[in-house]
Amino acid sequence: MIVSTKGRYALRVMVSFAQRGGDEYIPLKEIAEAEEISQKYLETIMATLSKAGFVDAVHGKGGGYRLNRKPEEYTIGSILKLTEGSLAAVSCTSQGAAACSRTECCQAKPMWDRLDKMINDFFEEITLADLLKDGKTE
Amino acid sequence: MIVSTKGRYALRVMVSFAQRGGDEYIPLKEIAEAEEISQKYLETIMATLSKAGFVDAVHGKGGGYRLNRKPEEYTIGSILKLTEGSLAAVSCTSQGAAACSRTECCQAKPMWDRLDKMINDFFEEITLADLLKDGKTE
DNA sequence: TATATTACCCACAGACTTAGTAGGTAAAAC
DNA sequence: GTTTTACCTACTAAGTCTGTGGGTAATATA
Repeated sequence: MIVSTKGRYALRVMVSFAQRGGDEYIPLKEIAEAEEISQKYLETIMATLSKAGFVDAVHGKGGGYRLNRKPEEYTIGSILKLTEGSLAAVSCTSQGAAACSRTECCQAKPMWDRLDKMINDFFEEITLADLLKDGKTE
Repeated sequence: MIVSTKGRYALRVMVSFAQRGGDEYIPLKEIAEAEEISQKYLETIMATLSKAGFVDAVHGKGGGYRLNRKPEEYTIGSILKLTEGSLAAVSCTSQGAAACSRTECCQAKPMWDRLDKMINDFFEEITLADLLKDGKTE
């Protein structure tokens, strides 16, 4: 499996923000309930999104989180890379040459590289806005 | 990560068999040494390949393992699916609808399905024979 | 028959990752 | 100064990954 719960939750939450639209801040508690995600777990995910500048956050009453760009300006790839750390399909390709001492003679390396590129391109070509559409048309 | 050490070892070993060609049986010990893979660990991998009929195995002196088809008749997909169990990128898509109760309203589901199909097609279109070529041309 | 060589089988184990939980502190609004 | 919110650190239970240990069964050879 390449995408864990953490990444999928992050996506769902971002989609949820995009669907609501508007400039209001939405408290974490509300999102967690709407999406049926553990509030505590979601905290760590929102912290990641917030630190990376994917969402704005304000404290106190009336505060919460909101998107700071238009949905079409978030690629799925950027969200998943942030929350998953990497989208590499095999460890050989994810941390440079160090992870595998056989890179020089490995028959499969070109294949893994092509796969990584394919997956990367796939996610970079889809934006939050596309996901909103997907749900409606199917 | 989608492909673990187990699947990559299986691929390397199958490539190794294909490279040697010929009809002789090659003992596990020899393959393990040539590929620098733990002999014990490789045992479990070869057992999987043997049980699924991907290789022939004979006991005793002069015995070992060998391919029972031509390299172009093994798709990478079939080898990886066997050793990894599944190539699903997310758990939602791997075990039917049961894994995710939100399939009905999940905006991302069509995307995951497309990704799964893309990865599946990718691996089904490559055979062991292609990997042999890859190594030479690069 | 005895011995060496090989595959095959079952159980265990340490390290790591995943998916959370617990319990607080800091900032902002009212 | 109280409530509401984000933010922070540490812990944990369960599962997976990558093996290891200790055998048994089959086959060839002397």
